[in-house]
Amino acid sequence: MIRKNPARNGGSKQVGSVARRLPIREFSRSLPMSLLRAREAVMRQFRPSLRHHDLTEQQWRILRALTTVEMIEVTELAQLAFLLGPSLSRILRDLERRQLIERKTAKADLRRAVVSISPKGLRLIEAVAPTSEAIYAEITRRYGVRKLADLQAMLHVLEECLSELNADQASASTEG
Amino acid sequence: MIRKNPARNGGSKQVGSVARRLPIREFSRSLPMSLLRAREAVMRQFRPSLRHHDLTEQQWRILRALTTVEMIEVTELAQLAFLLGPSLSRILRDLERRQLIERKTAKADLRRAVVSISPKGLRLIEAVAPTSEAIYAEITRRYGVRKLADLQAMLHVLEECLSELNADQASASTEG
DNA sequence: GATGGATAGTTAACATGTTAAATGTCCCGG
DNA sequence: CCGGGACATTTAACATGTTAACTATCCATC
Repeated sequence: MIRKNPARNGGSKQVGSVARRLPIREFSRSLPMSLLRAREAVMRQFRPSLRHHDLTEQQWRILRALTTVEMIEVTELAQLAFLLGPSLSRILRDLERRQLIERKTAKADLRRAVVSISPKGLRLIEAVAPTSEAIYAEITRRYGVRKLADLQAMLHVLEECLSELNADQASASTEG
Repeated sequence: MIRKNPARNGGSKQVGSVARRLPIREFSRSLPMSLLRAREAVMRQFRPSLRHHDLTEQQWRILRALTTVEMIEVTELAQLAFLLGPSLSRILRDLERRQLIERKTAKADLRRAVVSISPKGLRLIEAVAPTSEAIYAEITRRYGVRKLADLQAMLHVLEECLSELNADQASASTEG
């Protein structure tokens, strides 16, 4: 016999008899939480397939980004894959060890390293892509093409809105 | 003299002379990336304030969640704060060491632990909350109350949509 | 052509994400 | 009453997030 949800409130038991500052509903629906939950719900669809190919989400993101360019400098790649330098540095070391990428130092500037995906890396991408694209297509179909586009547009506006906020703060703290 | 964006393509230099599978635009605007970037843009606003009080984002989330209940079991708290068990376990250990929370074993079931916020924890929350709420208010004002509500609703629908997808897969793999 | 400020990338240190395994407890069925 | 499966929580192991510090290189200027 399987007991389902043994730890969950059945809707009748009251947790918290005293009024506090913040209702549960408001907390779990804060904007950061909403974004986190939504992203997790999406990634949960992809992780099993990636894991099957011994790829983490970030490693996949890097390889995927590398298929959009012939070669790219590390800093540019960090922006493209939306990773911080230290994370990228570690991951590139591992991907290079697995021979999924190639890297060489720029002749003109010895500080800069140039990275590209290797044939082996390309084959891996090609092996994962069909499943990955099928999942994405199913998500799109379920949620709706139009609604998905709207959502992404709204997220983009949010981003721009917040970067302006940062800009305002920066200028406000330096003027005078 | 300050050099701006020294590593960025000026719009004229072409990276990638050969046609590849995936345009950059499509990659950087995939749904997971959009959600990640939006969330990061939001959290970037809060991190300095939290850091000033020696709190990480997750520690804050836990304390905040604890203000919504008198006491709560660990598993329930994990769901509420949207953290995995192992992460929560570590963080609770640290928060208990800092005396920001209190924990005791349930008498009826020795496996279960019950957690609550301490007076010291409550004072910390009260110290951080004003700044935090001011930031949230500014975000809301800039983005628009209505648009924010719409966005959260769309995110919620996306979540439900994907959990149904999981449910379908689970039933499909067990029937027959 | 030495020097000092910027820049590209890495390393360090600590916190969390993620999965698997371990630990201690509960409870049903024999 | 005891053996075994289910459960709550923790520990382990590895990968990444995050900030600071470090190394090597570049470059403008003197």
